Amino acid sequence: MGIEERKEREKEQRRQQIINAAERVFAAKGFSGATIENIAEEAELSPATLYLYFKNKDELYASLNLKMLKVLVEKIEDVRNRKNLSPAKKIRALENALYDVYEHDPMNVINVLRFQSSEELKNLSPELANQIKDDARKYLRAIAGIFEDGVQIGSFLDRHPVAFADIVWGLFAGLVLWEHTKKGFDPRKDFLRPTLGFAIEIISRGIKKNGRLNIDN
Amino acid sequence: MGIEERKEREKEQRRQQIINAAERVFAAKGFSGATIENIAEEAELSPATLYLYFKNKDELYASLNLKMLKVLVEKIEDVRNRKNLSPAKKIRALENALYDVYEHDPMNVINVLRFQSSEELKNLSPELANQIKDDARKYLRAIAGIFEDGVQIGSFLDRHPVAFADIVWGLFAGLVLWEHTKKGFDPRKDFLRPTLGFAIEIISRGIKKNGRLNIDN
Amino acid sequence: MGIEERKEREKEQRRQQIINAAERVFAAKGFSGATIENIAEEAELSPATLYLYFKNKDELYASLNLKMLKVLVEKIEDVRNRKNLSPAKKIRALENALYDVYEHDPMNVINVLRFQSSEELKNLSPELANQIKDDARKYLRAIAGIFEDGVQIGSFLDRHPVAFADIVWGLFAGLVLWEHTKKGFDPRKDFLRPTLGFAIEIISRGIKKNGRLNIDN
Amino acid sequence: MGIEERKEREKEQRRQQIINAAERVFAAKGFSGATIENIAEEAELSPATLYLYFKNKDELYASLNLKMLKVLVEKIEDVRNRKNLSPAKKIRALENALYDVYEHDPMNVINVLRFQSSEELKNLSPELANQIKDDARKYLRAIAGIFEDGVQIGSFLDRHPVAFADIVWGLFAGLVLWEHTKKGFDPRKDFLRPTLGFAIEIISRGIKKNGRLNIDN
DNA sequence: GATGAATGAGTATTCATTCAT
DNA sequence: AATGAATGAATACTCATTCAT
Repeated sequence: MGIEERKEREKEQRRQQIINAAERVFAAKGFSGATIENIAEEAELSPATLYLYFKNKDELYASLNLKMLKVLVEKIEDVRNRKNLSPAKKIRALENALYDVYEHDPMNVINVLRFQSSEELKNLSPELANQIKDDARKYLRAIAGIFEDGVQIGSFLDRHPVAFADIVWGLFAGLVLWEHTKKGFDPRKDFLRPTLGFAIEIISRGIKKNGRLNIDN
Repeated sequence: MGIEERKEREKEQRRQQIINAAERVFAAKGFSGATIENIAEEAELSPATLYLYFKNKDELYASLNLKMLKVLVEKIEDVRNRKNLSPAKKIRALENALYDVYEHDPMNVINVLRFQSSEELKNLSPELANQIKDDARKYLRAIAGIFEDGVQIGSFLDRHPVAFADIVWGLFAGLVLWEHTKKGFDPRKDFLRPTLGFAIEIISRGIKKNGRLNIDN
Repeated sequence: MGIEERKEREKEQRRQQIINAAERVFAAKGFSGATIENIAEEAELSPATLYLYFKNKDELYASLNLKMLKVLVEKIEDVRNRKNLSPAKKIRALENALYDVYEHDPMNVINVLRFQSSEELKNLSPELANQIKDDARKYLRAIAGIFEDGVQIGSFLDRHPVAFADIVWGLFAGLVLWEHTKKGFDPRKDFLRPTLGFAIEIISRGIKKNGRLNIDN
Repeated sequence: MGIEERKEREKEQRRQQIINAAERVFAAKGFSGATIENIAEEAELSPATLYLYFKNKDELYASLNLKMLKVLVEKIEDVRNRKNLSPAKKIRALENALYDVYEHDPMNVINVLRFQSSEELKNLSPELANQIKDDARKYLRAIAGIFEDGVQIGSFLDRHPVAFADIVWGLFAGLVLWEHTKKGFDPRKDFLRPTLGFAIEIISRGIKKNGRLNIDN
């Protein structure tokens, strides 16, 4: 039994070894630019071995997605569950959660965002595609959940929480891609943090239903 | 001289013919999916001919970008120059300008956004890359300009107008990509319009420096 | 007009150049053993060029088939149309026709026979598959035609001519493959000619309806 | 000694288990279509295990040949040894023997015939190649033997019996492949039986040295 | 100016086979 | 004896790009 466990663990380690290599290579070269051979080399394995762990290039790529999405959902839900925070403070915490994920692996966030909005999802195995769809719904719901309380207690504008979630997520994705573009022009600067912070500040103010325009952070 | 002019005009027409074909094909198949042959076929020309007008596939693609960016900049500057509008109303008009561009050719907006934030810019000729950078700066400045007045007369939060512009542009880009992703899950629905509207509403409220939280649209 | 004709001719020549190379390579290595690169090399062209003239490996192979089948059908129909020959003599002439085709390019006859009876036909484009089916029916009918007269005038056994045709064709195919097997064991000897001759002699005798067992060759 | 014997027996059983699986898989997918993994799966063993019993894929395939050839030789020799049958009747019995083998496993007869006449024999180990050659000679001799008596007692045409054997075997092989081709065109029909019957009838008549053309079946 | 024809360079994927355990 | 895991080597096919005409 111990042996089986160890084997299982080793197998999982190999998967991670490949995923990590893939992360580095995809981040550096993008989806089309990265070749299976590149990734295999980075993982110090043969290309054929990769196919023992992933059905094809698409699924390997998608599994990176999945990994990031899972982390993201977890972080967002953590924020939501911090019972002692006011809705407004949770939004600030949400900002941090989003930024944390970005900071941890900026290139992959960028890749993942690009992948999600692409036609390339079509080649995935149904299971994997569904898992990604599910996780995408999950983080939408998680963000929406954060706004829900504020709406319910009447301190936020009276709109569907998913609309808030769409905006926050869209804002995050857009700023990440946009700042990345600008960084392409001048790679030394990274303004995402302050820009995201300002954006969330604006939103925090903008969604207040009543009261004066004094920010509460 | 008349002859040269005519030739010049004809040459420009051919360029447009190719760009239009490329727009349709890229929109339908994405960058990697579209082949030069596809585009040539759509343009009713031979593949070799395309290379008389564009140095390579990347530059052809980039020129679509440029075309859209020019339209965009123009529209935004139009908004800015409407002297009789209050800053707050200009922001609402900006929302319409952005949406107009999207509505006119959604797939290309999506492609262009994706292209801009990608590594693929690296293959461009320096001139073209610079032109794109310039135009990107231009529309950033244009958006910023709209906020500038509001900041100066003290009705908007006291931040650098480019920060506002980043946020608006990032929001637009993010929502386009994000809604497109969701449409991938359920292609019948297009929530971009109302979501974008709500987002601009929030921002309009959020950036007001003083005064009560009554929207001014 | 002359130019177009020349181009057409040149194009046809390229096709032949490829087909000839393919014939040599397939003959030497069989279908699975031969690679597109081998054939391209033999044709002194690049692999990519082959794909300008043939959709894929299967179709290239199939077109060799087609070429041989056409020659075969022609020869058999020639025999049938020799109005001054008695049915019995036509069968002898048929034997020669079959052997001629084999002698001209034994390896390809062998390959073609093997291909026809294989699953690999399934990958063909419908048009090509149909053309092959049609030609196969044609040579069956052609052989059958030779027997038909003898059956009608009552000098051959009273069976459906297609049955005779099946037997002659099966015999030919079987002996070709079988002798080839034996040659594999001892490549210097080629007994096909006498064995085929004896077989046709037996059949000629065996299908006579009445009369003594004196052969009529 | 008893233990060794048992081990030997078990080993032989494993071999059979693999051969049986291989038969099913090769029959269903052909030689190139079948993978070692397919066969291993069917045999409920791991691919690596197959290599304990067979040197490589070719040898495994060849051993199917061998199995079928052994059955065939046995059946033919049984026919030859039925002392109470006239030569002519033996030929009819030979027809049944051939058809029996085909009927028992048509796809494998087809595969084996194709294999035998191919270049693929070249990869075999010398021992196996020799065994196949030997068995091929054996069934040729066996068939020849059936004709030999008829030749000796002067009732058949005065030719070398191997020539008769070649013809019968070639006819069988050719009809099997040819009918299989036609079945490819219309998979519901199987004319092998009647066609083979008619062919043997013709041969029976055709090889009679003297006497009238009355069939003796 | 336009293009038909040719190709170099690239790449995902497969599979028979090996070998440490 | 059995096998899970690993891989070397192979190969059909694609496509952006070039260039003689």
